Amino acid sequence: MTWLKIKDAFQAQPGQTVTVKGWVRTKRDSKADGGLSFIAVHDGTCFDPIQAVARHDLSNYDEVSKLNTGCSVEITGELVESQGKGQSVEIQAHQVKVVGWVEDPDTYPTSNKRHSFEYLREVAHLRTRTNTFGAVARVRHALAQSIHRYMDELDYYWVHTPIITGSDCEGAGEMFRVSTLDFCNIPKTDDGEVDFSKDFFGKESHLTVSGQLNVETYCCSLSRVYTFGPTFRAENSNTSRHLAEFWMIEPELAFADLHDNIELASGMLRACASDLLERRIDDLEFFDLRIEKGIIDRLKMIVESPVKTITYTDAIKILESCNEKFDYEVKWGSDMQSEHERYLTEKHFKQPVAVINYPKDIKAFYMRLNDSGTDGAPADTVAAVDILVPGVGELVGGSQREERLDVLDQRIDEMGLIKDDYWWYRDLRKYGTVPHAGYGLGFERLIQFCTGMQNIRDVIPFPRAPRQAEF
RNA sequence: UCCUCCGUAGCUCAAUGGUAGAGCGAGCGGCUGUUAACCGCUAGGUUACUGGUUCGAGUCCAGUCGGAGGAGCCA
Repeated sequence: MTWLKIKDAFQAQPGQTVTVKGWVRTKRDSKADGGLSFIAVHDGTCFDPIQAVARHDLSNYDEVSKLNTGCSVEITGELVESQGKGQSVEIQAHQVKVVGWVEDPDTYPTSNKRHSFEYLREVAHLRTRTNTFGAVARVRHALAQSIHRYMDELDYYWVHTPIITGSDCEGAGEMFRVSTLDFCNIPKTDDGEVDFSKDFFGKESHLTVSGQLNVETYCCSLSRVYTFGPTFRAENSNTSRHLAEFWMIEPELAFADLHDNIELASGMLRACASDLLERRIDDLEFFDLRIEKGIIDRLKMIVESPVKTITYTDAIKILESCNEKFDYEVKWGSDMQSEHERYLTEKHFKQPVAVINYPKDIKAFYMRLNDSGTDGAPADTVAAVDILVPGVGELVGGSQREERLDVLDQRIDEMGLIKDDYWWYRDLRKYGTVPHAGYGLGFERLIQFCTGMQNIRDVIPFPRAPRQAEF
């Protein structure tokens, strides 16, 4: 006898005999008709658990009456239209097989009770049994699929850039060291430095902070590429928007400028929102009801309206002329603070905003120096873009890349970097250079944006953050 | 890393420096085609850790560890 996923059981014709397998979410007993139990069973295939009705005449009813939240069961019975409210169909159980008991119901970590997200983080191996974390897992999967599908349809190739990097020049933050040296017996050179030539790779190596420099090489030959994988930052960041290990999508497009870049990002957000509304409306309704009201309307807004683009200079003018009181000064030439970004996207525009053409001094060396007058930009700006979204802040960071070798070299010098470290990156500008652009989209921040989950540690299965590497 | 707040039952939280409490969850019983069920009873505690002040510390002080929110860094 084959068994059904619960999502398929909900779609099956009443009258047929079905088997489902899963975990008990709740059980309620009744003494009516000589005794019966209502067992809600979930298997992760959809938001709603299915209700099974077990009567007292089952041979193992004494066992059934001892079932708790968390027990695993296999239930066979007739699918019928429900007599009660709250569900369309239910299973009249002919057989309830207990597959696994809960050892001590009194201390079962995810008992049938409200739990705080902080507590559930401490039991990350069991929190997926709650409706919130089940929904997050399904939405996370759906978003990943949407991104791959969207890129594939536009003929972008997924490039698997390395996790371990020997280049010390990715320039996006503190790195985790990768080494097989014996901590208690570190080899030293004659002048007392650590001798990395004795290390596994024969040189210093780290976990990647970005696949961008690597993927640019594929861009300059395959035209349209992207990375989608984990990245690592060893910064001591303790916020609800940062992780030490997070996933990032980094598209890179050749023969393209900043506006092509924004169009791609805008389309990606639209595809994600549209797919989610179509494929995971059950989970979205839960997020809308219990996590953040209005999340469905927000996603509909993403589908309908394109991302609004403004220049950094205009953004500063808006911030200077508004009546909002900020803790930090608004000044052309300094980076916008979180409070400024939030004001722009949440209060002023009330939608995603792409801010472009930032002062060069606050941005990375590889961002293309604007020709004076581009989009009305002053000369000392670069073709960078940050896409800000309500609730999350910075979701996307990108730029048109500097394709002119002389300008690139000048920028490397200005920033006190070492040209030789970038030898292969510079080669791309020597041999058939092309205008190109790309961006990084934080996958967990996208999930936060689409679900309303406030803490980034609750949208990744096993969060890695300072002092957090359990599981 | 900085600022602020917090750490008491399985969980969420109370408790003027003077006997350790409730709700939920759990166990038992009652009631009911139930669905955040309801009613009754029962069990459940090294008050994060270390030290100090005091006749007496969950409460005050110092340190350590852990957590949350905000900031910086960024995605």
